[in-house]
Parts: sequence; structure tokens; C-alpha cells
Amino acid sequence: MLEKKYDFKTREKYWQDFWQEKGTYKFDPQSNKPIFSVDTPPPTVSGKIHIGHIFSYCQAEFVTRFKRLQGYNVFYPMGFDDNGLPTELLVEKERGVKAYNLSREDFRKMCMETVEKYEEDYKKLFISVGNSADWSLFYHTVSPECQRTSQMSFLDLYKKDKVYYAEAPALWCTKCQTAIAQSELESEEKETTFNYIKFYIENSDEYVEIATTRPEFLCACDCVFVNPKDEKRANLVGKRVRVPLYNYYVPVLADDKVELDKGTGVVMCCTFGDQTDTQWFKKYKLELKVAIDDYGRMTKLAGKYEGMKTKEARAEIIEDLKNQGLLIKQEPLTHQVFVHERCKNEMEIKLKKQWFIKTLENKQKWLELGDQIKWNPSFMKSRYTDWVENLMMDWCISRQKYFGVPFPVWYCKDCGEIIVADESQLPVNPLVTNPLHSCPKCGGNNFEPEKDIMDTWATSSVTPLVNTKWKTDDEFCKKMLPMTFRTNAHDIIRTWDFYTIVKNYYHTDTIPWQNVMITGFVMAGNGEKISKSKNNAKADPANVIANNSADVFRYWATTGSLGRDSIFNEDKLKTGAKLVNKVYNASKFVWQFLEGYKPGEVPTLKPIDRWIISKFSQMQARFFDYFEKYEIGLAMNELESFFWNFCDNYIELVKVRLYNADEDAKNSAKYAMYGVMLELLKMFSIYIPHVTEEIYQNTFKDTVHTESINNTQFATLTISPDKDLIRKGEEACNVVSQVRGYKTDNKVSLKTELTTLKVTSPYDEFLNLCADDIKDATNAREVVISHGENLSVEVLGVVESNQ
RNA sequence: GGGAGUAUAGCUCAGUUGGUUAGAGCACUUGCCUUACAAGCAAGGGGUCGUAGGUUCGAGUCCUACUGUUCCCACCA
Repeated sequence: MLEKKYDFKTREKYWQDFWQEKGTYKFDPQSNKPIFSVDTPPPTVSGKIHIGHIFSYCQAEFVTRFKRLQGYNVFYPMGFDDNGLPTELLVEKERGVKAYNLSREDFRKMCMETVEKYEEDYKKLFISVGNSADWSLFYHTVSPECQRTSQMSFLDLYKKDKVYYAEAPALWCTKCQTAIAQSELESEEKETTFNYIKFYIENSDEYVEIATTRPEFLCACDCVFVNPKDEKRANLVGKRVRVPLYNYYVPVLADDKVELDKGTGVVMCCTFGDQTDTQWFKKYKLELKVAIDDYGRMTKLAGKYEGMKTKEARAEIIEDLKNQGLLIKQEPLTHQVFVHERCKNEMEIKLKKQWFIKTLENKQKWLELGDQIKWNPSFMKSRYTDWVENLMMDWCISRQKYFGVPFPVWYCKDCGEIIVADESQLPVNPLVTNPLHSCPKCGGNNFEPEKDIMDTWATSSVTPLVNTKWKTDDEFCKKMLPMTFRTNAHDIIRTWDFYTIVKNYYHTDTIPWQNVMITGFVMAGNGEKISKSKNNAKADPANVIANNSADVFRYWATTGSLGRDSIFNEDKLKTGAKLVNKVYNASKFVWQFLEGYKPGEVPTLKPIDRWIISKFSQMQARFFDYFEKYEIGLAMNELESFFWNFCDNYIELVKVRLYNADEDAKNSAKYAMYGVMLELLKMFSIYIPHVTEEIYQNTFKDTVHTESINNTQFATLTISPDKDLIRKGEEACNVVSQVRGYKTDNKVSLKTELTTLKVTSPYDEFLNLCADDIKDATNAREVVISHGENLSVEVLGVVESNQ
């Protein structure tokens, strides 16, 4: 029996403990059920988890519950990504320290402590929202096991010549003082000025006009370009021009990258002002002139501006150009500038020795692999292909930071040879361990360890390899790869998805997963993105859960359709609370009649009972279809609207029968209610697992005999969707509805007794078969049904009550 | 500049392959304590489906153009 009231505050915790204790969500490696494996992106430990994260993880989690109920052996590990720049920034902020002021060891220890504390909170939060991951499969990317996999990945790439160490133009953040990858760039709109500057032609009084936004690069100018088709300036090619302020001469070259109608049509090339400069640098083997140092200050090359921040130098230089009559004009300009996504600092390009993974040479392959994966929703695939098609640089994976996975690499001090670790040494920290052997090239024994650490994405893009025990358990790995299902929000398609596809292909020749589910974002009330900097995440997930229950929170997470952003909406929480309440009450009510009922042979069914089963089957089919497309919100809509209809129409039609009728008539209703209610609870358990478990344990468990509702499986009912039958049943509901309307219009109670009800309908035959149910639901003494073109319902009289 | 999503009731959103009078929840109005639930039930008001064309017997749904909006990519001369 169910208690009168359901108290989520005590019961949710109770069931969460129950599930963990019983291992309800455990993957069974021995089972021969089909496997559904999930590669969930491990949340980055970079601060508090906001409501959008939980939203996204809930959506993915609904799918795993669905698959479990479909009879799959679900492999659903959860992990955290707890190394690299994002974590360092968190620790520095929280502790008020700067990594470079501390010893590596001290900083590392500090990071570990912080990470542990956060992960404890993260885990609690996930469990408190009813997440059904198998925590025995837990991993975190800074653990020795994951470090081993990341380093193993590096060694494998090295062996296959897919990773290289080279001095190349790299994107550089002067604030974080590290190289970063193209995928870590964001663009921001900034106001600046276009400065039109005179470059005098050698031995002439004439000059060419060059427009630039960054005159502080004048000291690093290598040459000037015009377009080869530019007839007006064809005579300039081969001549030299004088760089203003610095008064040295550079050649004028022609290159078709120059756009005629941009700026003045003449460009100065500096090393490096932008991406095009790096291409010209390579193509024309230009001299490297470094104007800006690692900290974003002008170098010696800048002369009197040395030591100034770039923007200060720019202002001074413009002033000086003005004074010397070299500045023609200035124009305001708004343009997109690349900034580092983590700190929003403007990007520089520096020539640096870094490790790169080859991505450019296989663009076609990446696209093919993208085609092999099923993207949901399908339109999100274009984010992937767009990104691949526009890749400009190989993936730079070395970071000049401290807390992360070290490269298993040393350099021979004598001959400079690169020495990589032996697999048996992994995980290895080259700062404290030496290679196993002398330098293979010169036999030397002096080694310079690689101090850099790997990009956080380089370590988190191996999650399918970690999960499937790559290079640890070959048999398991073979069985599990490619994984079935990957889910993430649309912001990390170009990083997590792309890099994971790249690495998995290099290592195992396959795609990492067969299906991808891309979730949307949660937007703040005004429709803007929730972000830490704006501090507009009004609702803290832990509070929302504590105040509304995990089930209600999860209900809210069904908002909207897949891949689309949703706005956080308090109303939806209210609706969820009502639903939970209704499910509980309906179950309690239904169970009154089903107590002691033993499901068995199909009895002779009354038309209304046939109707509700058929209608259920129709809804169930749609529900399954939506889930196949991971449309968890639309599936919920189907389920929910059926359920309210079930309560307000079906239950109302049969309840008097269940109280008063003969055994056969009762049994028909019981049969329908038992089947439909049980299946409804299973479906609801995907979304609101706590209340449904509470109900199941106190009701159906005695006849179904599984330890938890989560261990049950979906069943199809005996009557399949039948449009004609469904239409007829709805006619019966319409009759009842019209009578209710009559009573409402006349401001009398719905239980008011009627004398005679006169009905005409094209479905009179069917209505006659369920006349008793209609009579009961409308509380009429007599119902007369005859044939007619359209439905008409007439109340002939009301029985006057004495009270 | 290239691409994608989106535009339906005051708000948040459904509307499957084109098919009668366009739906739900919230909000609003009114009535009802009905042998589950007042966190409930019932009834109701409210929309020329972004604009303009087109295809069709028939368009919220398909096509074209435009407009608004959000996002991705490119654009730092």
C-alpha cells in the first residue's frame, strides 16, 4: 500500500541510496544482452556546475534509462576532466596564487586538493539528481590510469608519425603564457581604428598608402604586398618602400591573397600580425622579426617603445606618425578579433617549438568519419563539417603550464635527439624519471625533460579509449569500440567531438561512437547565454533540486526539442510538481482496485478498456519513435498528455464499475489498468525515477518481481493501435465532456444526478456497448443512444436534490 | 560574406508523411470539496500560424523571395 502523501525530501534520498547499494545501474560484463555504451563528456573541473550542465547531462541520462528498459546492458561510466588550463585557472583564482610563483610540486598538490573537493561535490550533485551512471566505472583524467592512456596515445601517435615537434607559428596567449589551439579561440567584436600610413618609395617623393589596425608591428615589417592583378600598382612590384618611423626598406611583392578592395589594396606583412602573415612567412621564407614578447610587451626591436604593452605602444606610435606627417587619416572600424576563450585576452601569434598532432593532412578522412556517425539532430553535423573544412592549423597540444599530463619525452642534451618513454614506464613524469636507455643516436646520458603538459583536450579526447580499456584489455576494447552513444552540448563539437574522432581513428582505425546526441544550452531569462562572467545563472542546481525535488528538476530538463536552447522557466517546475503528484495519486487510486490482482489470461474486454489499451499502444509507439531520435522532450509530451487523458477520462469512465459492477466487468477494467499503469510507470521512471520507484516498490513489485523498476523491461500490450477504435472511444469521452459542460454551465456539481441523457452519434453502436460506463460517469439514470449524423447530447432533466 | 536553427495564444512550446472548425501547459475568467488528487476537476475567453508571392481540389506544414532573431564559420591590410 502507498502512504497517503509522498514526501520527496526523505524518499528521494532513500531511493538514491538504494540504487547505489543494490548496484541497480551496474554494467554486467558477463551478460549476453545487447550492449548500449555511453561516452559522456566528463565535466571540466573549472568551477561550480551550473544549471545548464545538469540540464544537458539529464537529457543524455534519459536515453540511458530508456535503453535499460528496452533490455540493453547499459555501460554508462561517468568521469571528470580535472587537469589542464581550466583547472589551473580555478585553483589560482580560489587560492589567490599564481602558478609561476610556486614550485611545481606545491602547485600540483594544491590542484589535487581543490580538484578532489570539487569532484566530491560534483558526484553528490549528480547522484542527488538521480543520475544513473555506473559509478564503479568512474574515471578522472588526471588519474594515473588516464595519464597512462593519454601518454600511450602520444607514443602511438609518435610511432605512427602523427605527432611532431616543430618550430611553427602558434597561437599564443600573453595572459596565460601558453600556446593554445585554434579550437580555443573565440571571436569578439572590438572597436578599433584603421590607420592610413605613408610608406615612401625608395628614391622617390611618392608614397604608397597602407591601412593597418596594428601600427605597433611596423618594426616587424618584412615586406609589402599588392595583388598581381592590380594594374595601378604593377609598377611598384620589385621596388622598395621605406617603413615609417624605422626608416628601413622592404621590398614590394605581389601575391593573390591580397584583396583589391580591402583597406588600400596594399598590405604590410609582419611576423606575425595575423594568419596570412604566417602563410607568407612560409611561402616567401621571410625573416622572423619578433616585435612582441611572451608577456605581450614590445621587444628591443621596437626601439624606443620597448617594454610598452602593445596598446600603449600603438598609441605612442600613432602620435609619432602624426607628428612626422606620416599618418594620412584614421577611420573607426569594428572588427572581429580572436581572443582566448578562457581569459578573453587578445591572441598573438608566436613562433614556438611545440608539439602538434597532424589534422590538416586528413581533412577528407575526418569528413568521411563524420558521415559514418549518426548526428542527432542531423543539422548539428554541419557544425562538425564546417569546422573540419575550415581548419587552418595542425592541433597544437603542448601547453606551457603545470597541472596536467606530462609528455613522456626527453631531449638528449648532447645531440638534441627526441627520446620517448618506453610503454612499460607509463605513466611517467620525465621531470623525475629518466629514459630507460641511453640516447639511441649519440649514446649520451644527459637528458632534458619536456616540461610542457598536454592540452586538456588531448587528454579528454581519449575517453572512449579509457572507457573501453584500450591497451589494457584488448578483448574488451574490441568488443566495446565503437561505443554506441556520445552526448554533449553544441559548443564542444569542434573540440571534444572532433579531437576524439581524430584520436580514435589514429589509434583504432574506427569511429569512436556510432551515434551522437547534441543538446542545447539553457539560457538565462532574457535569452542570453548563462556564463560565469555575466553571473546570470539565477538558479543554482543544488537549490533547485532541494526546493523542488530531483524529479521535478528532471521534468524541467525535458523542455524543448533536441539541440535547441531553452530558457530557464520556473513555470515548468510547477507543472512538474503537479505531474509527480498526479502520478502518485493516480497510482494510489488505481492500486486500491488492483491490490491482490494477479495478471493472467486476457478476459473478455469491455469496449472502453479495449479503447484505452489501443490508445496506449499508439502513444507507446510514438514515444519509442521519439526516443530513437533522442527527442526526449517530445516523447515526454506524448506520455504526459496520454496520462492526463487516462486520468481524466478513462479512470472517470470506469471507476464506478470498479466499485460496484460484477466480477467480469471489474476484471476487464483491472486488466486494462494493470497493463497500462505498469507500462506508464516504466516510461515515467525515465524522467521521474524516484516517485515511480516508490510506487513500484509498494505496488507492482509483488507481481513483477524485479528488485527495482529500473530492472523491468518495456512490454507491448495485447491490443495494438487501432484508429477506428480510438476514434470511437473518444466519442464516449465527448459525450461525458458535453454533460460536464452542461453541469458547469448550470453551475451545479459534477456529481449531480440526471434523469435521462439523449445521445445521437454516428458511433451509436459503439456507444451503446459502453452505455453503462457513460451512465456511471455522467450519473444519469438512463441513457438513450441513437444514430445520427453528428454527435448531439441532450440532458432531459436533473434530479432535484433535497440537501 | 558563407552556413544552420528559429518565427504558431500574454508567456513557454507541440503540430509526425500537406486533409474537416490550429493544440497543450502556465497565466486569465467562471463554476464545482466529485467514495484518488483543491498541488484537484470542469467549462470558457484569447491566434488573419513573421511578410509577400507560388504549387495544389486543399498549405501552419511544400517551393521562392524578403524581414526579424539566435548560433556556427570566415573576415584582424
